Amino acid sequence: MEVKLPTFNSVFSIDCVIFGFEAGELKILLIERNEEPFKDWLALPGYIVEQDESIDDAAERILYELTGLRDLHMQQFHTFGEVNRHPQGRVITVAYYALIRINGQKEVKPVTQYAKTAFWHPVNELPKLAFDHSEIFETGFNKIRRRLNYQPIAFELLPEKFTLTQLQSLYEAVLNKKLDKRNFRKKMLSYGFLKELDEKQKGVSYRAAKLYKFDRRKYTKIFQNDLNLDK
Amino acid sequence: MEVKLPTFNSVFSIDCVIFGFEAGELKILLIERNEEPFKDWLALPGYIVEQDESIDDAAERILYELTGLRDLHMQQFHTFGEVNRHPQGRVITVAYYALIRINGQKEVKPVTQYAKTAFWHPVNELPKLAFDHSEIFETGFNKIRRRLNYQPIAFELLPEKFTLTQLQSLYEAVLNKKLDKRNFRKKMLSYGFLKELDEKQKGVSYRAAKLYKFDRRKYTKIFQNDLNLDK
DNA sequence: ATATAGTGTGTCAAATTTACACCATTAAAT
DNA sequence: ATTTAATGGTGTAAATTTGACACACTATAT
Repeated sequence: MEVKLPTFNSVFSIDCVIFGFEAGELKILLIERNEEPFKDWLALPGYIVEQDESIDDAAERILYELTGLRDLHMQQFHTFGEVNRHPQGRVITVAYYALIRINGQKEVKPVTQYAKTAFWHPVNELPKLAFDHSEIFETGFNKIRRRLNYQPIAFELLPEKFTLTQLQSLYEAVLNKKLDKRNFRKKMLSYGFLKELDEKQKGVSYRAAKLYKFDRRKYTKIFQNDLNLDK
Repeated sequence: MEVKLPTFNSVFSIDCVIFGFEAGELKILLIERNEEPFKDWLALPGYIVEQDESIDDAAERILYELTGLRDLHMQQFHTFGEVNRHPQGRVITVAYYALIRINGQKEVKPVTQYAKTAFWHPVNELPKLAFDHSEIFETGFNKIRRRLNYQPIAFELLPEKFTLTQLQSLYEAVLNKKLDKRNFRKKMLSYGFLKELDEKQKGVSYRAAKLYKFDRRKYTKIFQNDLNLDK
């Protein structure tokens, strides 16, 4: 009655494109591989999915092992399944992205032997990466560029409290173009999901800017309408 | 030197959500399964990827075997990787969609034993499907709904020559809302990628409508600008 | 006090979107 | 020949959104 599934020497893996924003620059996390193939190459954090874990769980685990980062909201964006993308066999990889606040203090450091180091690298001037990771990165970057306009991804990259100028400079980094300050502010504030705080920027040697918070509650309300009713 | 990949009893599969448009209704292709598990259930066309074929190639092959359809432009949209989504083992499935002109004459008929029949079914009132196929369908439907606005997917569903009313009714079916006739026409024509033909609809018992063609050349030009320069 | 660096603000023109109704054409029915 | 039924095809005005554009204010450092 039961038909057995064929046994293949096939493996699923996960690769992660983790974006961060620091000093006005968009960056991603890279690791230095400590294993063949592509030993010593730079690569996206990625590894093999276990038999008994879902790909979403695997994405979280693998990212943790290679970078020490936990509890990111990982989002699948594409699956790469060319026959020869891995030199040692058939490996299909599901690519995820995540967005993270880079804190100066929070160190990224591999927990396993598979990676020697993990570090942030600006998305401009990326070096050649192992496997097809350059292509995976490009695909992921295009996705978030698109999604920036209809998903609240910007706020995951910024600190909880941020200035409008910081927000704008993030948009400019992702979209790779200059935006008009007055129009940008007008529009962002018009959405109504930014909460102005009674607090100002500190530690700057010029007029301190107002701080804002992202109000996810309100955002969700607006966004749901957009999805369900579409006006 | 070479590290061997682990051997898992893991399998990749492909599942297809094939959209068609007929009689003003949006439909998808379903098959009736002829194999355990879920024998006799309705399901999306789907099967297992071979060792030596890319997932894109597999998608085309599998669709052909299960429905007799060839040369569709299949587009990957999501990968489903829950541990227990397949009762017999670990199967990760990459889901694809495609859009097709339903021709009365072009029959859909399985070429293999795995499916008993293949047929079109309206997307409204879909029955319960095998595995997690209902979820896969929903995800795919949401994708094309989104993409309708910035990809030329409508024209793959219509005959080569179509009327503006047909185009509008397709938009209405996908977006599930009424559109204003005058505004819709004005906007569509303003893009400049519709070519008006010297031909009219035939066989209707009322005033025949002008026929149009989609001009992919022009569309591409417009679309490229949108992507690269973003105005 | 003054130099510096970034903050915060308004208006007008242009473009886009929305709402809205009726006559024209054709084939079929009478 | 006339009528009926069904859909085709068209324009305008108001509202909204977008885009371009420049300068005075404020906090700090020297």
